[in-house]
Amino acid sequence: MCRETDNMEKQTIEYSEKQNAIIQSAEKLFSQTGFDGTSVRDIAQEAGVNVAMISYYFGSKDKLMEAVFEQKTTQMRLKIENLLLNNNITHLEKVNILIDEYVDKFVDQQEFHKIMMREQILERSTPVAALILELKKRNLQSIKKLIQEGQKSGEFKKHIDIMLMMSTLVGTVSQVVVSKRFYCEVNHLQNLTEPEYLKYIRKKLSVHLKNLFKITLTNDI
Amino acid sequence: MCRETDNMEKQTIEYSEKQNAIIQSAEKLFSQTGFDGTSVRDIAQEAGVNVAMISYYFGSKDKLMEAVFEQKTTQMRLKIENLLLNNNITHLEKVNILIDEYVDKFVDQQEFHKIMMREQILERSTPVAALILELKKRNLQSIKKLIQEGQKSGEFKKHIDIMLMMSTLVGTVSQVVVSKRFYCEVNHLQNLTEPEYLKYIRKKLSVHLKNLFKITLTNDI
Amino acid sequence: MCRETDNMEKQTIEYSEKQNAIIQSAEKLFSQTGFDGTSVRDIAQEAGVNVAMISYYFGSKDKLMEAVFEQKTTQMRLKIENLLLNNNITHLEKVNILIDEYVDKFVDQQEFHKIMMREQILERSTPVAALILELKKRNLQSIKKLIQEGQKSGEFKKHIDIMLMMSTLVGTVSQVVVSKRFYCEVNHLQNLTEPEYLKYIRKKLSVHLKNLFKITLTNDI
Amino acid sequence: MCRETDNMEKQTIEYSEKQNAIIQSAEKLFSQTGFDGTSVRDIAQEAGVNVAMISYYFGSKDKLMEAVFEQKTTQMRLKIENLLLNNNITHLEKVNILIDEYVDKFVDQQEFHKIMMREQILERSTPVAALILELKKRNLQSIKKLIQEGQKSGEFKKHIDIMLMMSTLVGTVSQVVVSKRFYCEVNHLQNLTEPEYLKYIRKKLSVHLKNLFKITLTNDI
DNA sequence: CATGAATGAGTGTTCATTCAT
DNA sequence: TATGAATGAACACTCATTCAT
Repeated sequence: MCRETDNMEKQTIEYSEKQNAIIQSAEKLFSQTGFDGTSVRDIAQEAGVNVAMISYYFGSKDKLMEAVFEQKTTQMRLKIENLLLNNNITHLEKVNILIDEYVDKFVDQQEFHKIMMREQILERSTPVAALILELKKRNLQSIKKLIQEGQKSGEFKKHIDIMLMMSTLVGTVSQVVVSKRFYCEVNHLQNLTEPEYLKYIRKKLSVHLKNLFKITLTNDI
Repeated sequence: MCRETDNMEKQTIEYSEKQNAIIQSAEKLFSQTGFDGTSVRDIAQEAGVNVAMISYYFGSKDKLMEAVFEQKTTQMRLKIENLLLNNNITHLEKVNILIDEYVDKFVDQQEFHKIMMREQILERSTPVAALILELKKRNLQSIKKLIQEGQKSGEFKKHIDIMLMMSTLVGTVSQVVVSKRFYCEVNHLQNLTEPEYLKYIRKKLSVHLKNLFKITLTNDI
Repeated sequence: MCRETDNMEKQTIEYSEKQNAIIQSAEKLFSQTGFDGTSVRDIAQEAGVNVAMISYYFGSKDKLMEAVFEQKTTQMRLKIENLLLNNNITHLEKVNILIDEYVDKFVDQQEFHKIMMREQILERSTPVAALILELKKRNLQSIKKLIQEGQKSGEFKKHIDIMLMMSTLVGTVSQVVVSKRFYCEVNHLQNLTEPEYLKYIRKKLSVHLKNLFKITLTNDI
Repeated sequence: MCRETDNMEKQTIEYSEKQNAIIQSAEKLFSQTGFDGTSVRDIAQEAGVNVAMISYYFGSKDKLMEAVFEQKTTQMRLKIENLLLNNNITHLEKVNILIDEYVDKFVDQQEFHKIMMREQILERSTPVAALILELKKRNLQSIKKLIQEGQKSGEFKKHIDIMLMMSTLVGTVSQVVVSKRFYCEVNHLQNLTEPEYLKYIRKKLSVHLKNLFKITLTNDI
């Protein structure tokens, strides 16, 4: 465990305060207006730094994008891996924790996930696309292991298409997060404040997905 | 009903051959490289027309985007509505047809759906966003009606969150469509041709989602 | 002869008025401040056109440079070749005409020759460098032929290093052209107008070089 | 004469090791890619010093250029002057030594001479241009004196345009040095190593120019 | 004395759009 | 109706230089 933590901190590149401000601004603007729709001037202004600093620190706009992803994906991967590692609970409980983790991740870090979605849509073979693919592969491995252990213990059914279940998990959360305005209008939630809405949606998604997974994975009704 | 149809057909603007070529090219390129990543020159070249034609016909690049959406969303809405209208079958069978319709729609018209996803992610209040919102609202209404009829007939359970189910439906399909490369690599499907892959994924999604909906909507195991 | 002229005109690319204005301005500014020292904005201003026109017409700054060279070098090569082709005079007279041609060429087209000199100094392997090399090779061939014919006829000495003689011809003219200010100050010619100075220097160079070539090529004292 | 020497040595500024490294790197890069084509970062990297050092030590990029010239031109001037001063030989022999000196100077210090040529081409009134002009004037004076003494002694002809002869000397050597690639290709010398080529060209130039000067300056055939 | 961080001005180029024809 | 020519604004990026330390 300690070793893990050490590695984690070693892998994470240390950025200066300004560099972090740039990364954060980039993350925000890329999610709001897309990569091509965001100019380095916008990012610089948002971060309160000179335009030239972006090239100075990150080399290019593309490299900045990579830095944003490098940082985030590393964090995510490690979180999922640690999550599944050391719990003394049933496999279904682990699945439920995983679901809550994904829900929280998408809800809390909407901005980054929007960038990630858009990058996947574009299907271009960039370093960023490679990072996403790698992240998804490793996460799938972790979850596959969890499901297989549950199957061995008899807790889960055989013949589960883990990938489709993951698509349902990730897809449902993405869809709800992205359709915020639609969701609010239809369900008459326009009066909710942002935190209230987030709390509400988090709970809804959690219950919905846990139920979906339970009836899919186990034999219980 | 007749009135509805009439209105609908009135809404559909008639375009010249060149205009249609432009719309089609725009749809393709917007999905491949995004709105900002696509230049009007690219679109003009792809469509085999002069650059100035785009401003000439559609007024601006933004307006062209709207035209693309106007056309597509109208088509989609009509298809869903007609689908649910005249069938002499059980409500679950209607749901299954609906699922297949969504799967086919996303798989066959990936390009347009990618643009739509990206536009939703951006969350900007554009005419295009309004069109998407309107489409989703009307589709939701149609489906709500279907589910409620199924509940009245005792075929479906009470207390179904239709919106979350729709998010699962749309989200899962989107996710799979978008993660094509990931899906292929993990499932060792790299040797499949494009049509083979599409057929495969269509079937997988259809079975998976029908199963999900069945156990969610009905009391049957 | 007619065929030659036809070819010549076929080879020469036809440029629009604006394109020619750009080429001319580029030639001037490149010679005055160098390629790197000249911005496309400077060229555009000098030519009285929009900055974007340069990329629009020539693709890039580099390509503009190539266009300048393409045009000039073609003209030069053809002139030299035609010069040596059809004259009914002695070989020494031909050499003298050649000398005058070089002197005139360098004096009249100082600006372009300055660019050419600088490009040679840089020794970079650009398309422009290739054009210069090609021009020099073809000119050398023409002159070699002339000298060899003179040697066959007994008019010229054997064992003449044509290349060194050409270096002396070109080098001397270049040197004088480039050292204008030095030349004027030392010879107290500051009061001469530009045309007066050019006339003066042309005569001086012509006599000097013809003398040098005569005593080098022939056996006469 | 002593005073002269004293002044000269006073003029020579003493530079630190780092400063010399910068000057040397600047000389190299300016010759290879031109003044505008060379960035201070390139120079700093080549010299292994911090970028800011250049402004710190020399004030600006322009001032660095001046420093490069100040150093070199002083060295050159002194060499020529000393050369002509103390020899107990004929005037023609002195001229021959002078020719070899120029040939060696241009061949050995090609890089610096390329910068000098380029600066002359630009014709701008910079401190650097003034330094070059001053150098050329003083060298011309020295040589004028030599020729005039030769004329007095009857060794040389009357009516010699020293300046044109100097232009031929400097121009020919420059031309050959600059046209290295052309020279090698045409004379099939591509297989020669760099030192072999330099040796070859030095000899060629020496013989060619000494011959040219002999027949020009003296009455001998 | 020395330097990493930072900057504003400037680079070449591309953009969506307009306009004369 | 249709378009080649043209444009100003914006783009990502590099520059020589400055400054706090």
